Amino acid sequence: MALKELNPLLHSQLRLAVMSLLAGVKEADFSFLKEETNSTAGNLSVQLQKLKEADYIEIEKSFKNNYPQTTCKMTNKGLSAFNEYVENLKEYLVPKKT
Amino acid sequence: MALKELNPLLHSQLRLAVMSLLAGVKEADFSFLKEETNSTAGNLSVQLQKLKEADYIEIEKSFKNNYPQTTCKMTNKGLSAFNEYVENLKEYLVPKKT
DNA sequence: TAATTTGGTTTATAAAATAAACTAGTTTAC
DNA sequence: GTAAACTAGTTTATTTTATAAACCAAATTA
Repeated sequence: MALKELNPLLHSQLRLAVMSLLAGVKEADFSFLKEETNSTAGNLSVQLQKLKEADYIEIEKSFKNNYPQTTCKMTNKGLSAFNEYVENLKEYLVPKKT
Repeated sequence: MALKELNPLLHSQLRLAVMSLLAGVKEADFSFLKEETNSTAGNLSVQLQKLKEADYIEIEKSFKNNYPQTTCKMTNKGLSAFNEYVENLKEYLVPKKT
């Protein structure tokens, strides 16, 4: 069996990290994701929008202690895509003897 | 422990596939890699050069049945990088409960 | 000898990641 | 009360990467 395609939306270090984090916590705000991923705000902002456009995450905006707060959570669609990505990727990680 | 950086040279579907294949067979020619990865010749050629520049693979050129033949094999450096990449990536694939 | 095929490389274009600059408002220090 | 610094982002521009298209050289086939 040949190697499967890797979902390009998930095959990105930052987006994958975000999805991995959200898979664990089910809800996280922008600052948390920024710290955990060591990303810049600009990059994170862009990548979150892409995940949202794909309906892999939901983004809610509110205010907390007078400051704007952006909260993200993974959708069922996102979880499915993440799980499928992981399964496909595993094929790449364990070399096949031929 | 925060998520580790993923070696950008390996975090590419095609280059990762090539490395994965080479880790299994230790030597493979251009056509084999092209078929197994479903890549175009142009893309494969470019990515092999990048892996070579990083000393992750060696490229030998010869002739077989009158046709040019390009044979690739992974270096020790390449294998180390591949193994490290795999270890780092695993952190992304299993969500952490927090 | 004129296509067609093998086995690629090089160059050009499209897409993606990243960084820099900007927006909007808040808090702190004078 | 106002200037400086900070929070929490977004937008735009630049760089990098991936991909596709075009090309090359030789071999084979018709």
